[in-house]
Amino acid sequence: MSTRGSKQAKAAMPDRQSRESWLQAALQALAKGGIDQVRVEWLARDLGVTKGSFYWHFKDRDQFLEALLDYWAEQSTQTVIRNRSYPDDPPARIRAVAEDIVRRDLAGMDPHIRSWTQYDPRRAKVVASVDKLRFGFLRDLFVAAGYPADEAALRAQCLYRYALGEQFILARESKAQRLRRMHTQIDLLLGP
Amino acid sequence: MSTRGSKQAKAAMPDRQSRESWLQAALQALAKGGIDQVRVEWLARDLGVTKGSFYWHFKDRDQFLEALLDYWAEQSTQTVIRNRSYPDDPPARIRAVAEDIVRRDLAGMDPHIRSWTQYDPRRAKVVASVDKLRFGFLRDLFVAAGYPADEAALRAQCLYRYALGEQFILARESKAQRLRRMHTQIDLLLGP
DNA sequence: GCGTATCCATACGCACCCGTATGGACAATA
DNA sequence: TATTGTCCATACGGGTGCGTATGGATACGC
Repeated sequence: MSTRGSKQAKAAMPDRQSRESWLQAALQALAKGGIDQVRVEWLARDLGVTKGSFYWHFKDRDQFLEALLDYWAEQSTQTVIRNRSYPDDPPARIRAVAEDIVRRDLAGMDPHIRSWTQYDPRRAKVVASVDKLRFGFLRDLFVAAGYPADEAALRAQCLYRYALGEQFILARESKAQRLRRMHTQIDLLLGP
Repeated sequence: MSTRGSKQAKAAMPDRQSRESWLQAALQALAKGGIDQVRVEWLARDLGVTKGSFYWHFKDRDQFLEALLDYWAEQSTQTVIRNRSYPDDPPARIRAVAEDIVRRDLAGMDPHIRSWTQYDPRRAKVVASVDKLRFGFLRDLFVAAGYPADEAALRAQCLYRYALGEQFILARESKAQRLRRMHTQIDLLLGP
């Protein structure tokens, strides 16, 4: 973005990139087709620059991917933290958070992230910490709703797994349908 | 496997491969690290042969990957069909099927499959058909358990999403814990 | 205006993997 | 033994993406 200038216009500043703009582009590429779509030269083309920029900002592709995973973790954490400002009574907050998960911008990212990191212990650790944080947030909501600790944990894990699985269903379904079913799920979890 | 002979032993038959042995090896590689681990020459090394074999059995890598997806779909379908022989009353069958999903050999494959196929319409169609079949099976069980059609569908979708999400959690959890929580989930779905 | 720092373009070598071309090893049949 | 069919080894060409080396361009301090 910024002042998108043509390559040889006398205008000004032909698009300088930052570390974050590279990471952002990589995240988009990752969301579009998995980790093997994250190629240095492809990102460069997307950004309208050359590899020269990349190798100035980053040591190599490995280090870049490491930074990318951290970047994703941070974004995902941000989403949760943003939800921390949701008010109202606990059941309503649970619904709001769940809806946010369905609607969120990072939708569809999880399959790629988990396919990528599943069998790399170091990377899996990062994903696990994100899971832990998001789950902990849900669990606290159930605790606030009046369930004892272990009951709250169980129900939170149910909901979290449901929300995760939701992203992997490729069925042509409207968001309204998804939300309705998720509400059904939540009603069950808030029941007995 | 078969008679694993050294390259120049006078023994016999230095490991002839079939289409299926290639597909099987590819499935293992896919489960281990995603679709970009499925490389012709790597599989050849795993099988103890050279590319020559591959290009005799398959036209090229694309056609092979297509066959691989079909192969996976067939395997996944087999799992469901095998479950069709589960007897007893519907609730017990639901539990048995769910346990089978947790224990099954194809565990951990779904993230890679879905990361790979998500944005390729033709391939996504194959995955969607597998989802449809597995979901249909679950739904029928809920119908058999006495729920009206739409209620059964909702509950089956809840359970299916839960089971899917379960595979993506990297937490160090014992199978006993997973099963216990899944039973909790099922008890909720079999409730009101 | 000169030096310095920041950021990128260009060009190159290199490794890897795909696909093909060609011939050889082995089995089965006659 | 000759023949045919099946399956694989070897060698090669070519494309693609990674990393490096080097210099150019712009902004900023003085």
